[in-house]
Amino acid sequence: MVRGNGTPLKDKILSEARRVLEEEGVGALSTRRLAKAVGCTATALYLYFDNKEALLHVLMEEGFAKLGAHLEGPSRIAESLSKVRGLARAYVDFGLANPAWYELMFQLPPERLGSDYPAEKYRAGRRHLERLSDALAETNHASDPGAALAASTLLWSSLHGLVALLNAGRIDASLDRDQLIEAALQRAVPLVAPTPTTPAAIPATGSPDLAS
Amino acid sequence: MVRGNGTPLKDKILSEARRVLEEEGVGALSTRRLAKAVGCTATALYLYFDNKEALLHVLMEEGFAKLGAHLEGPSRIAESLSKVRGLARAYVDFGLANPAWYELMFQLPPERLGSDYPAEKYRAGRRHLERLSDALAETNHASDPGAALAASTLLWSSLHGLVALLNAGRIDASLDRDQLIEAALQRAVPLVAPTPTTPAAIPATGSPDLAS
DNA sequence: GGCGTAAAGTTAACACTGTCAACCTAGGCC
DNA sequence: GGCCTAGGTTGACAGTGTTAACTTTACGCC
Repeated sequence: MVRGNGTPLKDKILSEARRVLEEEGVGALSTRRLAKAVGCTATALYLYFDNKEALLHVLMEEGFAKLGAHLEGPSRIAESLSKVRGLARAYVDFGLANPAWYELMFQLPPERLGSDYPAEKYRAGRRHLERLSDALAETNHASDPGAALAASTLLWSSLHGLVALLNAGRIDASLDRDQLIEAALQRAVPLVAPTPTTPAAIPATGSPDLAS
Repeated sequence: MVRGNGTPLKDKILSEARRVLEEEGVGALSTRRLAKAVGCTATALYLYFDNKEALLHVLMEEGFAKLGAHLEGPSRIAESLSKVRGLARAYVDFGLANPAWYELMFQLPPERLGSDYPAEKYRAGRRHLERLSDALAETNHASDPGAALAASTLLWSSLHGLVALLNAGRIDASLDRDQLIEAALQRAVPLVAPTPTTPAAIPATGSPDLAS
């Protein structure tokens, strides 16, 4: 039955999936719902994807590509501080601006991600890490690459924690969001070029208090 | 119908829920399954809990209590470094040792957590933050409490990111897990007493490389 | 003793979910 | 004309959370 309305079914499914993901989050993605919205039966989905997980994998790859593009965006260049800091800032911005994509990419529990997710694509999903690592090695006078990977992983995990807790609404409301992010970057990003701060105690921001 | 076998139904449900949680993760918790395992119908669950979310809330509170107890454990005292560092270490240890509980407590997406989760309990679930904050304020010569909260939140988010990525298996396998954790603590915990490290570049650990 | 009531369950159903096996059907090709 | 395949559909299975209505048991009270 040629439903004939333009775009092929697979594309319609995917773009509907994107819409639902962005508007209602990954939890709202259901095969039957997508099928209904797109005007086909639920099983038609299996003509184009092995299963629901496979569909999620496609979206994940899209998300990683989006993130990759974002990390190369103009904002990073405009950032006059270190390259690492620009990347870190861009990463956090992406995560906060695209919470549903972020959850899909980095917060989906392994069981829902599927055991058969190819390890190669898993690594592809961490390409931002390589960027960070490269930028670190570059700035940091070529310490050995193993250490750069470790350092960038540490930086990544710190940024991830911030994004995750902020997106989940678990951060105390009395704290100013932007100042918190700024402070996190200042503390997390290895201080190579910027702010010759004393290695003093806590309040990493020069600003007196972060409480609103 | 007195099924009569000892413990009341509510307790049997809860302990079965704990078992499933620990053995198979939060995703494996289902009302019908719990009911079957416990020998009652699915609807009996609603005699003791408003809904599934309410059951999860009970477990969450249990988890927060467990975490609280763990943060006061002997390992923290034995830690000869700063109090803050001991707390941070204990937090990470708890998260890695109890991944399912950790997911339930800190990684459940808001939609599955339920919109009616009382804000008061939400704050109770962050009591570890208060501990961190207090310890920070104490060590850090009484800077204002707002800054201490901000600093401890930053520290928390950093630890959370580490735990989350490790538990999700998203950390590069070539990195040594223990060394990574150690390095994370060294970088994340505000350096007050220990290691008078220079504010140098990246490799926060003295050890040459983190790669295995 | 019999009655009322409340607690503690059950049965049956609804509306979802992901997924599979079997069927259909239109178009192209020999 | 007959066959094959791409692109679907129908119907079903097993699972999910949840509700309304019904039953059964026990207990207090007159």
